[in-house]
Amino acid sequence: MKDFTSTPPPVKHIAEPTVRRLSGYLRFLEAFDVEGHETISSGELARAGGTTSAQVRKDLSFFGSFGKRGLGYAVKDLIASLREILGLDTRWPVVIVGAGKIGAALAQYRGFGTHGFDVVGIYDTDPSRVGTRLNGVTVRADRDLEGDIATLTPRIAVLCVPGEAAQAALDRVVGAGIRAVLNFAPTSLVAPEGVTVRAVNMATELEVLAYALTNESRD
Amino acid sequence: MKDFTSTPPPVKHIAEPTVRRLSGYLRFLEAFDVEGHETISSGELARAGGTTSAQVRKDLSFFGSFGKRGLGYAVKDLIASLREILGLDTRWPVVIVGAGKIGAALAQYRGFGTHGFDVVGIYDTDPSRVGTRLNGVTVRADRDLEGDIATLTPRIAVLCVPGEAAQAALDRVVGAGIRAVLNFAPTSLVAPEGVTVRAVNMATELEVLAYALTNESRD
DNA sequence: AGTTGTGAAACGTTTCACAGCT
DNA sequence: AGCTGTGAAACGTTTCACAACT
Repeated sequence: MKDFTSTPPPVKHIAEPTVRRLSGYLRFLEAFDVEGHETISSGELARAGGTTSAQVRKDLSFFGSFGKRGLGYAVKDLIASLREILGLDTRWPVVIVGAGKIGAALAQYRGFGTHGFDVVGIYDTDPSRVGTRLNGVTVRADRDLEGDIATLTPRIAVLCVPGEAAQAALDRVVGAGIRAVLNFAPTSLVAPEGVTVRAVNMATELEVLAYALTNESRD
Repeated sequence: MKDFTSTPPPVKHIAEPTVRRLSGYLRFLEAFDVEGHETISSGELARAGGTTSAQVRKDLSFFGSFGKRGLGYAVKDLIASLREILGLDTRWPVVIVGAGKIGAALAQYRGFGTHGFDVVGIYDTDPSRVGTRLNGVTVRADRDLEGDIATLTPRIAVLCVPGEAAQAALDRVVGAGIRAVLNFAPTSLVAPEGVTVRAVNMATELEVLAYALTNESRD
C-alpha cells in the first residue's frame, strides 16, 4: 500500500524526445557535479546537450521552477529533480533474455548498476551457456523465465536474442507481466497496447548515417 | 505555376524520424520479399512499422509515386527505391574504434555486411588485443588509425571506447576526415558543424522505459 | 472495390522575445 | 547585469478525407 501524503505524483505527459533530452542533461550534470561545479546555466547545459538554452528552460520549467534567475540551476538539486522526474529514485530490476555476445556484453556493462538498474536474471536456451556467471549473475535456462519473472518481479526485459526468436521472446515476457522492453534484436516487433518497446538497431543507426552522408554534399 | 522544363536536382530534406521509418520499412520488406510476397499495401506496411497507412503513403510519396492504386506497392521495386533513397546502393566502409566487449560483439555482427556496411578496420590501445582477429579483420594498434583512414577512406566510424576516451576518439577520427560517427560510449559528445554523430546509449533507453513505467499507471 | 497520392486541417514542438526575479 | 520562466509566433509533422486511378 502506497502513501502519497508527502510527495504528490506529477501527472504530466512528456514527449519522448523531451525524456531523451532530460536523460542527457542528467548524465552531463552528474559529470559536472563530480567536477565540483555548484550551479549551471541553461546555456551551458544546452551546449553539452546539443540544443538551445530556450529548449533547456522549456524542458525544465515543465516540471516546476528549479532555477534561480540571474544565477542558473543548482547542480545537485537539479540532479535530484531529474532523477525523480525520470523515475530513477527507485532501483529497477531487469532481466536479460539471451546470453550471446550482446547479452553478455550488456550484462557486464557497469552503467547498468550505476544508473539504478539491477540485472536480476539472464536467460539462454543454449545449455553450454546455462550456469556460467556474468558479472555476478548466473545464466539460467530459458524455461525458468516465466517463473523467475513471477518471483523476482522485474519491470523491464532486455532482449538480446537472434531476430528469429525475438517476437517469441517478447510474447513470453509480456505474457509473464513485463510491460517495458528494450529490443536489441534487428527485427521490428509487434506488442500489445500498454507495452512499451524500444528498439536499438545498429542497421537503422548506420542507415541514418549513410543517408546523412549521401545528402550532405548538397546545401 | 511551376516550370519543369529544366529539372533541378532533387534537394529534398527528410527529417530523421522519417529516415528511421524508411529504414524500418526496408527491413520489413526484405523479410516480406523472402516470404515470396509480390505486393504490399500501405496498411500492411503500417502495421509492421507501428504507424498508420497515411503516414506510410506520405513517407513514400515524398520521393515519387511507387505504388499502384487499388493494388499497393511492388515489394521488389519498393526495396530498390528505398535502398537508393537511403544511400544503400553503394557499400559503406566502416572503422570500429575499440575492440572491447561491445566493439568485438559489433565486429562479429552479421547484419553489418548484409546491410551494405563493410568493417575495414578495428583499432585498440590494448596490446593484448592488437593482432587478434574478429570476423576476418585483424585488430590494429590505435596509432594506425589516422593512416588507415587516409588509405582505406571509410566514411563512418563506430566508437566503442570507454566514456573517458570517447571525445578524444571522436576528435581523432574527425581530424582524419570522418564525418559520420556512431557512438556507443555512454557520454554525449561535441562535434564540429558538418559532422553527424548518432548515439546509442543504453542508459538513455532504459531511462525512457523507466519513465514510461513510472507514468503508465495514470492516464 | 480497393488502394494510392495529396492538399488541407489538426496537432505538437521549437524558437522567439521579453517580463520578472535575484 | 544576468539568467530564468513563459506566453505567443513560427515551424514542422501527423492525421484526415477524398479525388484519382487500376
